[in-house]
Amino acid sequence: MPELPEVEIVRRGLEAALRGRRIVGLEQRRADLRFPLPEKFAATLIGRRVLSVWRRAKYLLLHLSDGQALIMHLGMTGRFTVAGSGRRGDVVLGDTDFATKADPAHDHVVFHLSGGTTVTYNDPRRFGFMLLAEEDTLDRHPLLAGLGVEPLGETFTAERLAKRAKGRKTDLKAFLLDQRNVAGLGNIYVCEALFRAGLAPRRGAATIATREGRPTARALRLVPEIQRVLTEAIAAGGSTLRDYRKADGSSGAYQEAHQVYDREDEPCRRRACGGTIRRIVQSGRSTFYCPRCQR
DNA sequence: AAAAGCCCCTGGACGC
DNA sequence: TGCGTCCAGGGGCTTT
Repeated sequence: MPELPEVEIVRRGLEAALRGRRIVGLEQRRADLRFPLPEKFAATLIGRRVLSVWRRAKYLLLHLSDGQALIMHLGMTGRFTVAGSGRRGDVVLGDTDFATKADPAHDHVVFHLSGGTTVTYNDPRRFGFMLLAEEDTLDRHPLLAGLGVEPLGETFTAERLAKRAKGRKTDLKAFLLDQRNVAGLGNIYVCEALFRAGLAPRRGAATIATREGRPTARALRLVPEIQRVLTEAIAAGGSTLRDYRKADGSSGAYQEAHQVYDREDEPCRRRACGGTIRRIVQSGRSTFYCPRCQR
């Protein structure tokens, strides 16, 4: 599933394809994705212009003319394909499989834009969703209001994270995965950031918390590693595991830089470590880590 | 309030 | 080849 870097790359691709264009038609091929599609979905969207495409955590936010916003989430397997006018081939944004072509049976929503561009949303598992909201109520939207700090924003600091971790009874891994604490991290990048920071995933979240009003050395180490892993992933075009491809349709390359994720029983890549990557399950999800490097 | 399960859904990988 | 089992990048919702 797409995490922050992948969603950000989708955002950029959508903005390039949609910005300034008008939605002139919309095909809704089923009543629901994860949630029922909004009533009057097509009627609300048709005729509006796309002013910009934003991202908050793993959500995509289309700002439309006349104060309307479209909230979208890719879930695990959502992807967009951009086709049309002046392009040599289709541009695939987000979750694709290694097969270039998505199964058209899972093409759920098709946007027709002015200028002849078509944007098709495909999502086999249908964990993704689309919702409408008034632009000026977005901050208060129930799905967005509780989200934590953007890890690539200036307000993401060791002080803030350490304060947030104070008194928590949960594992550090689960704490970082919780979107209310840090918005946009997923299973891959949490594992990768913890490895880079040398922190064991099972250690208690409170062990990075503020002590005597100051963030611990662990928090000071962790925050820049989170930022670095996300920034590098965006620069590399996101991770490709089963089904993610970057904007030009080629595979993202970041999985080649994974130090731990999906590397169970393989040697630790840190020089002179000699350890073996382990897989454990935390709150029902796989965690990969190096027991030697991460304490 | 916070933490831990459960569930939504399809498809790919693997073992037999 | 076919079938059963397990697993998957998310997150909302319910229960403890």
